[in-house]
Amino acid sequence: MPELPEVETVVRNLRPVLVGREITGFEAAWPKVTAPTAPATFARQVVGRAIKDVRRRGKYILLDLDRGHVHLHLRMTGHLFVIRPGEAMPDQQIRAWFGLSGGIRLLFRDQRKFGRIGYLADLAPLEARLGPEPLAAKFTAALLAGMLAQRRRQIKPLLMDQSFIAGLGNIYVDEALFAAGIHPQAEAETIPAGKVKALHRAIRRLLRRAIEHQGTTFSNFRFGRNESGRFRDQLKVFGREDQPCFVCGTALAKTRVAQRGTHWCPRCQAP
DNA sequence: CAGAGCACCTGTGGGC
DNA sequence: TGCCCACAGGTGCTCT
Repeated sequence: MPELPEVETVVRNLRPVLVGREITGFEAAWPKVTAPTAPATFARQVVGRAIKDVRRRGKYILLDLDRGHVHLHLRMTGHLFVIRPGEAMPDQQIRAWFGLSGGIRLLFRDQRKFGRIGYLADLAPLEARLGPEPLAAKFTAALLAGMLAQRRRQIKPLLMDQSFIAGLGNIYVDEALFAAGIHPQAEAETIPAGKVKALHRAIRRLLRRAIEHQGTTFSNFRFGRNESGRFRDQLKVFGREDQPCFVCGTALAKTRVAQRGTHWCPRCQAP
């Protein structure tokens, strides 16, 4: 479900509410939510700690504590939101919750149970598995061109690989490849320089605009008090199979690339 | 290194 | 109507 813009939206929503609070408790209704660590072990690591900052790295939500860090990953259907003192647990699917000072609770709802919560004293092992932030100043067109050189992988699965670039997922990769006129199965190193430049521009523009629109809600992305993102109206190919391409009018295609549903224009993104 | 297949889970929608 | 299958915005593992 959530890619970089959706995770960023969640973080911006939670930061003002969480920063400065102390973690007073942790409960897991679904024990694997903290896998491979047992919930009781995780609770011992974080209870009593203060939240100094809330931020995003790739698709991870990080709570920087006065000692160590909590990392949360929403995977496909995770939601993270706060309820006020005395407010009842909303429904089923609450896999875990944190008690916080002031009587508020931070709830983790997750239909498919893929989401994970963990603790790291040091973030180095997480950093080691993540590529650059696509919105960072350091992520230049020249850097991307260098990263693509000598890579013979298909461009779509390469862009979705979090150790290559952190934060892109199925929606924004399909949208970026369309914007740049690149076939999703193009071999990375063969993409002409002009299109690499267009891809770089498209990735950054799409992510920025999606964040402004508070992400894309398809079926179940929600943040805050059950709010949905508005970027869905801006999508050019994702979820538009069989409909006319906005640029050339050709019927958009949906195929499988690396086991993922892939939306593209057979004409604008001809092989 | 690259790619396929499958595992992890639950729910929904389409086709028959 | 009801059943079954495919599919879902993610990731990690094994195997070739």
